[in-house]
Amino acid sequence: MTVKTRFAPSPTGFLHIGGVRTALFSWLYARHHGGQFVLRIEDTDRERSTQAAVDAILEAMEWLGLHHDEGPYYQTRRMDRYRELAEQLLAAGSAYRCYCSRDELEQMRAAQMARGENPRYDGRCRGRQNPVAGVSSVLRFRTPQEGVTVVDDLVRGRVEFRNAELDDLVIMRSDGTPTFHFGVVVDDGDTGITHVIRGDDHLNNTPRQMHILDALGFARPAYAHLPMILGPDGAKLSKRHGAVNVLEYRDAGYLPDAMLNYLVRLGWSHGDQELFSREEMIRLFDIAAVNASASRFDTGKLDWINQQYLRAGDPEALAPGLVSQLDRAGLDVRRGPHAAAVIEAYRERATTLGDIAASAGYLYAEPARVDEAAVGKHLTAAIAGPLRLLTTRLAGSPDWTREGIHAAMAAVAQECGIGFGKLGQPVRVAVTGGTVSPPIDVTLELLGREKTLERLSRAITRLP
RNA sequence: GCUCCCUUCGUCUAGCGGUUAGGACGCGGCCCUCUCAAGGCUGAAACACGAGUUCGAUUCUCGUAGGGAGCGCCA
Repeated sequence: MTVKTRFAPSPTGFLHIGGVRTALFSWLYARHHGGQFVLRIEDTDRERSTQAAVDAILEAMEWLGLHHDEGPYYQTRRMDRYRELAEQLLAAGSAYRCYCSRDELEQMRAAQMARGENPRYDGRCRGRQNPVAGVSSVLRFRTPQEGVTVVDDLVRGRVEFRNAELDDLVIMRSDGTPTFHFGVVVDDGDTGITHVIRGDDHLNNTPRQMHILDALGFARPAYAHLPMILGPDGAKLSKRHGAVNVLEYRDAGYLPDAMLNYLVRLGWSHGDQELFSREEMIRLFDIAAVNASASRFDTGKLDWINQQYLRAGDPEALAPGLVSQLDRAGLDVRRGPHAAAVIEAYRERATTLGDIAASAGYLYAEPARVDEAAVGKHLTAAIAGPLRLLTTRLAGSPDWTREGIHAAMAAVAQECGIGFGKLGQPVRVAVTGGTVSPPIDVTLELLGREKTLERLSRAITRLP
């Protein structure tokens, strides 16, 4: 049997972190087993579904490289199929029409809660023979009322549900559209999904879906319910925890592989290994090694992983990403060094491409802000001599390489009887406006002779 | 309220009856050093609680507590 998994987001908003992790695990499982990965858009909620959300989901999946082999399927395009199977269930007696009003149902639930019971539909329309005139009906599934339904979950093990706890859920709305449970079951059945990998918020829904699957004659897929991803404070992940939309991480300069690497370790592990390439993830991923407990989305580790990828990546391949970050910061890459060179110089001291753009701006334009305290401390009258000498030497040096620059600086420092650092830091402040940058020789090489001499000279004229 | 799920350092986790409870991020210290990083060494830091099973429980069982999810004509 060929493994077939699916990711089925509803387009009611952007793709969030938790959804991505679910998509990743489904994708990994399919890839690991040489199977198929299906993308399905669950857009039966016409009120809340938007094309913009669909686009955002597709864009995020593309960015992350979580490519699907089939789909995307759209539930709104399969309405005839749902109606067909609903009719089939109705004819077989597995479903029945319910004419209860929303008010009536609400009162019923309130009464049940007051009695300390599990609020659920009491089946009052189960035996109804005739339609109620003038009242639109919904279709309810006739859930078995006795017995136990067992879910052999791949991550949680055996979970039992007493059918008596379950109620007759609505499968077709009064407007003739299918509800979530019905759409899921029909689509999973029709597309031959073998493994349903989803968030554990669906664990309680599973026995109901299994019953519908049975009634429709579809084989039951295997289930794996993934633990939730919570916010850093242990509460449900939401906007107030900061960025939960994956695309925001792309925009901040995180790398897709780093994102995947971070997410795969939330709930899954392979011994002590922390870093996994895509290929390794696929090769090593094992649903049996997935954790049952919820984890927190804490970006500290993400930052570290992102830097690992930044440091290990090919600068040329990473360059376009930095260029877009520079654009975002209003900087023109043509007015400074090649992006790949900047990445090489900065990647040991940055966590994201966004960080690099933020700290390397002086290479493309005048320093955005000058650290006055640093100026006061390092650009003193005493440094005038060494700085003048250095300016002269750099102006006359035959080439413009870090080695040549370093030699010139070392010579000037020695001739002036000061340590390298006593010269390096003033130069750094003069050309970058701050106290932090890559090694000063590398910094100057990147900056270029013209800008370096210009900024050095200007700093000298401003010395006290 | 009812049903279901979960519980190892602050965080992510290893562990699958006997370990000085391991690793990683973060944090502290030292080293290296032109700044910041990176790197090396090093330190602090956890089995929620209570019973039971067992020669022996972090590990198995049951409670308790805490957390989460579900209980819609939302998905």
